[in-house]
Amino acid sequence: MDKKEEILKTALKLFVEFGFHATPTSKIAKEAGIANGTLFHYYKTKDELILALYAHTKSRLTDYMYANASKDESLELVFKSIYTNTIEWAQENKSEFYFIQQFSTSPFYGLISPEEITKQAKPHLDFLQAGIKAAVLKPLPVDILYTLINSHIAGINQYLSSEEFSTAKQKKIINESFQLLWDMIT
Amino acid sequence: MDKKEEILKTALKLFVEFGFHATPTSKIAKEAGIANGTLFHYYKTKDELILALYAHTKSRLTDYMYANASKDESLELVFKSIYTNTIEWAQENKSEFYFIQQFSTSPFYGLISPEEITKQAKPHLDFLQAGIKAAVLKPLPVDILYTLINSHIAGINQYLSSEEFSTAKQKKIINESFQLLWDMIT
DNA sequence: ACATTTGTAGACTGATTAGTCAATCACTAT
DNA sequence: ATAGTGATTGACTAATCAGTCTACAAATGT
Repeated sequence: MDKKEEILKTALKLFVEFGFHATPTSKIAKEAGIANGTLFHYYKTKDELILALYAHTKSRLTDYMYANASKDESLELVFKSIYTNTIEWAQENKSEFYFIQQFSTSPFYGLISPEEITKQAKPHLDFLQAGIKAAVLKPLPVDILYTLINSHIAGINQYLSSEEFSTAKQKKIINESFQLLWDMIT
Repeated sequence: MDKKEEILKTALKLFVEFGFHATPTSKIAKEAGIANGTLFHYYKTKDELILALYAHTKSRLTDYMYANASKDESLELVFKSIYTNTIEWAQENKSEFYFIQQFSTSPFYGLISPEEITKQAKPHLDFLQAGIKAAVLKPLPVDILYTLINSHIAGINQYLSSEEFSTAKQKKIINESFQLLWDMIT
């Protein structure tokens, strides 16, 4: 009966369905089964709730991305694991992934400090930098690499969400698209 | 003194800066220098205004994409022209491009009929299909191809917007990133 | 047992919002 | 001229919203 969690869950669902503008806090509270005032007890303002939801969701994704990434394997295998994990998470948590994108291309994104953004991207950039240094990845500016990979994943995810694929077919698409990406950056 | 145009221009600016939720019609009217009622004379509802703005902006982009595309040249050159045009337009019309993305990852996008979306994508898909048939592009599902290209462009654009590059440097980035994309899909 | 904090409720408020409406105004065609 | 049409205005309304407040309940520490 974690109300804080319940608020986030409900807010996510409603924001994705109706957007920030058309989701009153009263509706969130009602649908979460709590009183209006309780919501504001946990989140001082609606903006704070939105920001907390983003941070929470983003961190869930990041955690999942790096799961099972044993350091023993080759850079390609580690990279592929991150790639696969990300798309799998996005497919199994479509609302969450959609919310991240919705948030990122909204003025709310501007409320996050540049330091926070840099901090978020740091581990990914370090990983790519190591790949470049090891002469596995092309010596491109690491920011381009990062952006291209992110966009690629967003694209594949959009494609996978556009139709219903069998698990096998989905795996095949992920493998093939990974190969396209890998060939592009190595 | 085209008020309809003026409303769209102002709405775009405000939506990008504050978001749909935090941009009242009254503010749009005020900043456009017209009366409240005049806005509703041209657009029956706020939603209608938002949809009209999207259609208008998207069509401006599409027009620009295919500008100067002489049929005489090789598929690669035509494709590169479209690629370059798109990024150039996005860079010269940052707010407009951002708005398109903001709209596309918002619940408003759901208000557009599937037919309309299909219709929008049709020329692009046809072009790619021709490339596959001519054995220039890889025989991938055309939807994947389309999505990957779109995402790639979105990514490069994001990168170009993240810093200030000289025109020369920008051109270099566009050329190099085009090569990455081209190699990936051929 | 008691005191202090923390959680929960829901009625309430002041501000804001999308959209209306009745009244002019500008323009065109006859 | 005159009638008719659409453009323009801004005050107005009914509804809605984010956030407050007071009161009570549950938990926690001493």
